[in-house]
Amino acid sequence: FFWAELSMTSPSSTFSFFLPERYSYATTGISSALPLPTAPPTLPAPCHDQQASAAGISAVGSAGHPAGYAGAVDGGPSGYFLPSGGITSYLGLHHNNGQFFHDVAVEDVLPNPRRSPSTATLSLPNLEAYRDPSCLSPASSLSSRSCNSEASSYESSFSYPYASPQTSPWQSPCVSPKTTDPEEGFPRGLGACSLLGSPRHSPSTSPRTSVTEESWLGARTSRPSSPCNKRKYGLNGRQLSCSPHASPTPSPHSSPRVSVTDDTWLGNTTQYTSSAIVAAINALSTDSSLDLGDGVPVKARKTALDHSPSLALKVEPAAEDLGATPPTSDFPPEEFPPFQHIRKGAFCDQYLSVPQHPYPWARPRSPTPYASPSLPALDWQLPSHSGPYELRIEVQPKSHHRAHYETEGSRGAVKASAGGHPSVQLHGYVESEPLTLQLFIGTADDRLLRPHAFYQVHRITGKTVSTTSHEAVLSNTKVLEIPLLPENNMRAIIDCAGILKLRNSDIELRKGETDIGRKNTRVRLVFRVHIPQPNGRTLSLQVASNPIECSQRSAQELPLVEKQSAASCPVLGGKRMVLTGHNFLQDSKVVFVEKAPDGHHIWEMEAKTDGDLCKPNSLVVEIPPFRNQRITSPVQVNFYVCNGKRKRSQYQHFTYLPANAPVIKTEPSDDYEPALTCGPVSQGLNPLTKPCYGPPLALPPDPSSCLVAGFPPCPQRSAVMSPPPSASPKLHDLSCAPYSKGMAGPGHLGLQRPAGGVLGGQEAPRPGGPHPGAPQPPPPALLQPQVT
DNA sequence: CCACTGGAATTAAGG
DNA sequence: GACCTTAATTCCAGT
Repeated sequence: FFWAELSMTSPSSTFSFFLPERYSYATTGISSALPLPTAPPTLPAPCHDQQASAAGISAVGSAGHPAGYAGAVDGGPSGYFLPSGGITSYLGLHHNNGQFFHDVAVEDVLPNPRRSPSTATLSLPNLEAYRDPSCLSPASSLSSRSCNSEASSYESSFSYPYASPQTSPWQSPCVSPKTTDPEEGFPRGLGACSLLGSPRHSPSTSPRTSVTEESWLGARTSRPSSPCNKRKYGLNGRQLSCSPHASPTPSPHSSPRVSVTDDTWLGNTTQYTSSAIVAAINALSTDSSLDLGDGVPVKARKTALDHSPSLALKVEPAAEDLGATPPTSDFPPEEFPPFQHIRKGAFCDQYLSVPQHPYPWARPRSPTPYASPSLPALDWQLPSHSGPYELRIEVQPKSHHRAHYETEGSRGAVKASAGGHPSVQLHGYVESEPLTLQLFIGTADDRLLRPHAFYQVHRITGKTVSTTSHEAVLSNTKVLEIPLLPENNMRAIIDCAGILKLRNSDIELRKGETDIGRKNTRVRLVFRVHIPQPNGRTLSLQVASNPIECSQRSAQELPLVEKQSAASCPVLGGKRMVLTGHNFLQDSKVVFVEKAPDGHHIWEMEAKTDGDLCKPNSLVVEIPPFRNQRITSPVQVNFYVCNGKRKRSQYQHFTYLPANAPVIKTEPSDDYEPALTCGPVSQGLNPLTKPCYGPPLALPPDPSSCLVAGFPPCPQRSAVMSPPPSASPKLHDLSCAPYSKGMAGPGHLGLQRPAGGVLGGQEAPRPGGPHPGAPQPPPPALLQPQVT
């Protein structure tokens, strides 16, 4: 299996990326791809690789780090990036994978030589494969996670085997070097393609085609049942990915994304030597096709077929898929009858072929020489500001945006709550070179931010769209590249980004995927910009939007809290707090909850609400007194708005402050203090908002790692860094949500955290109960741990 | 004619 | 394994 998968996988993944045609050159560029259009190669290419490395990162990175890409520019670099070179051929890739780190590290800094175009090409084989595995029963497939979509994917691909959990995330090899985009002239992105450089990128953008199909779907299997099982929430979420924890250890968990399964799997994989891997790969690659078929569930296939057509039609853009590695590719033609062929044909031809022809152009156009360094993998956590620069979301997107399925037409671009569209601006940049703003759909749970496996950004075009954009795929993640022009003050209005929902069953089947899609319907828009520095390095900044609920239902029924007039209050309570959001009813209830690290509810108190003042978009509540009036340090709790048994908002964070008088200083032991939460206990969880930052993990010394600059939010870091102590599987992390909201529910910890990202902190309390996986609400076990 | 939408019927997943 | 509830997907139809 394994091998098979690999083969498949790898190829696919690799290939998955498709660039849009336009890109093509770029693509070609792949190798070269510079991010900036104009710009010379300075920019590094993005590398997902890094991610891949990431894992390593932690390890590696930390260690040495090379430069990472880090966010920090300066910094050094950490190892994150892969050298482009590494990326190059796919073989190389694989190998790299294995070795990854080293290479990476080493290279990193160097700009690599570009990957040869070939690189791109080669790859073709595809990475996707892993997904295919889907076919396999999920369960069975232990396959690694590699797949996960994200950036990792690459990694996966490559790493796959290797990837130890740790690695995984980071690893993503991808890094794409983006090239510039000749076409548009604007700078291109970075990245995307990187790794792959897959030739494929679809230019298209076509919406539908999009990723999904390819990538994800690829195989689309029908819903596999099984997978679910496996995943059911229980696992760790894949998300873990980054989590620091993961890193080091092998524990399954460790790798962030990886789910347990994966991990496990990985573990094994890891073991394989690179050579072996290579061999395997080769073998596989050759016939990758074989496998696919098998696993695919009937439905899936069917589905695939169905879609196929579209693809076929759409193909053009299809390319976009990018990454998606669509199953198609993976599957052998045989497997899928007509469509497949079609698809494949189409795709492949187009895309794949692209390389052939394309390449030519590509090269011409973007010769990018160097590969860019790699850019940080998409699941790396990056700071939003560093030195004089700050990437800021000037206008946040609406909290609800119904995503569309491939089977539907587009549901339009994400809008701002006040009308208009979200906007992002890079402050502090005074150069005349335009840059490329990358946008992808990220998770919104309390775990570290990473590409969302079930949603992809969807490029919107048309007369109503004023912002030009390109679509690229990085490791199974579609990335929209939008020009940031000095003449516009480095500000971009995001009116070209819609959200595509991938079928849960398709994604869950992917080999490496550990997250579950059910109830995992919240996302964040993640923006990145890579700023070339004088020293040749690239500073990468990232900022994520407020969470966006993408399901139809919730948008209509679930209460949603967008803002709260108070974030904290003395334990006495009594103060009024105004909640702003949606779907508030006269009889909406607001419940404050204190959760133990394990997720159990230690305390619940319904707050008084003023029905007269209740409006659909605002609710006034009286903050209830905390159960323990003697706390000596702030205690973090949560509250949610409830419109009925199963209609609860996400948990919101709230902090109770000690009454002035410090009364007793009892030991902390008393109750569980929330504080703890933040602290150790939760550790993983985390907490809350702020806390996250620094402290948490202790990380590492290596600043360079991503962080660089500023600070990175904890979470990330953690992720990046090494795992925290806890490491337990659970990890979870830190999650502090970047934004305010998210807290994570502690409870879930590991356990809980089901794979699904859902759970994550913010998550709402699930009505039914806790997350699926975990029982969140379990009984109050209570204190249990209290700190022990 | 097509991109959006809002709604809602169907179909899955979970209990 | 039937039945029920809720979530996910697919369809429809109006703008």
